[in-house]
Amino acid sequence: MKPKLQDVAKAAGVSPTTVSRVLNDRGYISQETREKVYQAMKQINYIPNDLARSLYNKRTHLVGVIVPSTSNPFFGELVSHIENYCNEKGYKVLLCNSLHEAEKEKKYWEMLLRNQVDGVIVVSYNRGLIDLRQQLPAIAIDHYLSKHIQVVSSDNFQGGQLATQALVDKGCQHIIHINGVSTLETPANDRRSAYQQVMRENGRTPINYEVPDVAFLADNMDTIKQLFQEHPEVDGIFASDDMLGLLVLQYARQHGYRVPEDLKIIGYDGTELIRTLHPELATIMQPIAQIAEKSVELLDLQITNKDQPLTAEVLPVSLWKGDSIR
Amino acid sequence: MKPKLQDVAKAAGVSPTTVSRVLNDRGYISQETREKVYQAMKQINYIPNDLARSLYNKRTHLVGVIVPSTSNPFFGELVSHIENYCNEKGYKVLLCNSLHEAEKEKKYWEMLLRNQVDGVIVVSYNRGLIDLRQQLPAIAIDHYLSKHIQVVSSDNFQGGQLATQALVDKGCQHIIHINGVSTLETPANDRRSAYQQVMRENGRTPINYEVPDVAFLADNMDTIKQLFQEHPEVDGIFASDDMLGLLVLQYARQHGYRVPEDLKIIGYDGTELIRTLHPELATIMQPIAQIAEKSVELLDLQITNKDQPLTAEVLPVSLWKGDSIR
DNA sequence: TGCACCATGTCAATCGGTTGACATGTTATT
DNA sequence: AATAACATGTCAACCGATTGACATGGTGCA
Repeated sequence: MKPKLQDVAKAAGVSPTTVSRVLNDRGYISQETREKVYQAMKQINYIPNDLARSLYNKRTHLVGVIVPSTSNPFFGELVSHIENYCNEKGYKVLLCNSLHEAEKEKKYWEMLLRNQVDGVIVVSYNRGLIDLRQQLPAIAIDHYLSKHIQVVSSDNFQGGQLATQALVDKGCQHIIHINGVSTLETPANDRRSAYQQVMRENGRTPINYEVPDVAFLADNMDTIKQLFQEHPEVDGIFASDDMLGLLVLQYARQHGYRVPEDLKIIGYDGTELIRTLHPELATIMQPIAQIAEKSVELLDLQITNKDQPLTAEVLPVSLWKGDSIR
Repeated sequence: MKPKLQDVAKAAGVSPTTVSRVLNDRGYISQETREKVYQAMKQINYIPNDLARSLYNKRTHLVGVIVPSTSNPFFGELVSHIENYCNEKGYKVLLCNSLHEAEKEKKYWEMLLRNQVDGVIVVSYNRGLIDLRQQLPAIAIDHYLSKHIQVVSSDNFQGGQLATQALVDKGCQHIIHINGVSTLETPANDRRSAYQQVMRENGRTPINYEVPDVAFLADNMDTIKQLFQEHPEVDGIFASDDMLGLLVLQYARQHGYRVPEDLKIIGYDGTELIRTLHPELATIMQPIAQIAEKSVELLDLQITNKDQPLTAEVLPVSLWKGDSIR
């Protein structure tokens, strides 16, 4: 059987209370006893049971993190940063891949509640899922979920403006925007709005393509093909994420478009991965590490300070001037 | 205060034992009572406390997953699949990004033990970290850690052979291999051994470049530059992962090498992401989903059946014939 | 000498749920 | 009418640690 606190006490020749005092650094303990206890713990290979501790303390130091999928490099990087910051602050991460499925996400929320997580960081595009009766500390990344949930995001509208304006400034006449499913309330919607606004401000007609929610990234190529067939005059494309942008680049190269001479392309997200593998792809960089840091920081504040005012944090984005828009 | 089982009992007008019986589906319960209890739970918004349950049952349904970092698309995809399969089997994932740091990994192991995880799935290149006195169910992916820990991997030696042989078959005369730090006992070592063997079998001298462990992917470019300067005759490169392969491709294009005419390149891993964004890059595909599935399956077996024999699972890899070796 | 502080122990309650033992009563079944 | 199965309740122990209340001595200092 696993050794427990009692066993440590026995091995060290002290009372269980004393062991607990050493463990939690409370009350008076002589250096001598402290060492005796640590010795005993090492000797019998004792490992405290955090379940029992948490049960009593009503504090698990667990944080639930819900994202669509770590397969997507944006979320992979985001989660990696979140986990790092959590670790720094002593939190452990329960990972949930919702795969954009509302049903799954709902089950994850319940699971997290059953597990008594201290808080949740969620990237969700399904509003109205969360039962507001429970006042669990939570941060929504990049999307407004309800007035009880604090939002951390980058400035998607600004990003959309930056991207579109960059294409306009470079002299593109026929700029088209591609984005994901618009029925989901994703931040991409703000990017699209910004695109439309900038287009109108410049006397252009916004044209929009929407890729369906596909199982395989590669299937998005169909939509791209369609775009080029229906709009051979296109000379600027703003894709709402880098993967789409790269697929466009791929298509363009295969079909004899010179980039950036014939066609300029700008993506969105600017993960380290894509920026490294494709420095030529212009993109809007989201401050991924900062989003993660801010989220963890604010969540921690919510957890430790009750009645924290819920301010919305909007972090600035920046333009990565790749060759695809030169 | 959060409602507890007692409160449900009160609300439903039954005894706590009855509620517990309903919850755990034990003993005799009439349909009527069952519904009354469920009603009460919904009404007072009751959520069972899994800490308390787990404490008594000595079963948390938690699985620790340790990987270097989900920022890397290979691990991002792997983790995503692992999490999915875990979810199917009722396990929850505690995510740990070890960042290749032995010290961090050690702390994570301890953390997982404190949290009473049912088992661990680990991608670790640091042998000898785990204290073998504790017999925790565990699976090591792609690396032998100790004789008490079951290994699931793809056939790295075969992968190395396939890759090198492909380059040889396509007529490359000067094939060079690039891989990561060899002081870490990574599976890349097997790939390198296979490369060396195939080279010798074909009467060639293996040449090896090693990229240091860098903070930024882009820094690997220095090593690549060096390789080309020292070996301008190179006409075939086997990179031990796709990101390195793509950096080589990037360098080659920038420096006027025609791929595959002047230089053939093959990578390793074959994540869905890279295969989609770079179908032209030949690579060795690891069966990521299968590795994940097998790992979860075997871990579950270890957890439920004590004294499971520990067989090593080696899954086959396959060649993705991209244009970079045509 | 007396008081404050240090060091440790005993004991029981608590966190929230689970379970076995046992009692009591109601329905079916034969 | 006897027996078995069904339905529910009471009670206490338990999972492993934490904590407050209280007791007992020792040491240092005013």
